Amino acid sequence: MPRAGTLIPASFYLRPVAEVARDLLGRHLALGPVVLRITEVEAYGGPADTASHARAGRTPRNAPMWEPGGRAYVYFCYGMHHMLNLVTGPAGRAEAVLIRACEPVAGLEAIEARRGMPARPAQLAGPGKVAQALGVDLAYTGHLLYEPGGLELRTGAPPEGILCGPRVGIDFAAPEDRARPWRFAAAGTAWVSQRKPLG
DNA sequence: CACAGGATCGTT
DNA sequence: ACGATCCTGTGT
Repeated sequence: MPRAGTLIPASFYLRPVAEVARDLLGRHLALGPVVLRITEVEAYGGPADTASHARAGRTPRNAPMWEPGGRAYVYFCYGMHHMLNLVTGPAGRAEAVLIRACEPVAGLEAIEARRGMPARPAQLAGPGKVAQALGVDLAYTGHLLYEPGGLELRTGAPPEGILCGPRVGIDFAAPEDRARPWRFAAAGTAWVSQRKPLG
């Protein structure tokens, strides 16, 4: 019984991206046998955010970002990693939240088989690891998260507290965008990035 | 059609 | 600190 809690409705996503990002902490991502509790995220803005894929305008890759919130935006990075984002806001805002780290709730066997190693805390910190654990790839870009079946966002235990800081891996962005504290992590869990801790 | 680079990860 | 590895966007 991997499913628990309730499916989160489309209206959840229709708010400013940083607000949705904070609210995503503690909620569950479910796909097949695997359920993950979200512990770390980053918010990415529309065209004005030079760290965001939306900075170059609409392209075939980022097309789901420009659609109404509540769907996945998945892209392939560095030739080997899939990155899972949840699109937020009304159509045209092109905002999304990158899922950076999770804590396993169900499907440990499937996770370890996919990752080829024990699912210790540090092993699910990082967006590439999250997508691999869930079994998400490019086929899921554009997928609606508020419809039953397939990849779903569901309710879960809220975090004890929220830590925030600057986003990771965006050295190419403008200084004001690099400084933006749009990385959020749940307090009180080991299932977050170890190398660049928040707090 | 060719090319440079990337919201990373695991090992050295 | 570096290499893996390929999709994507841009330019010719």
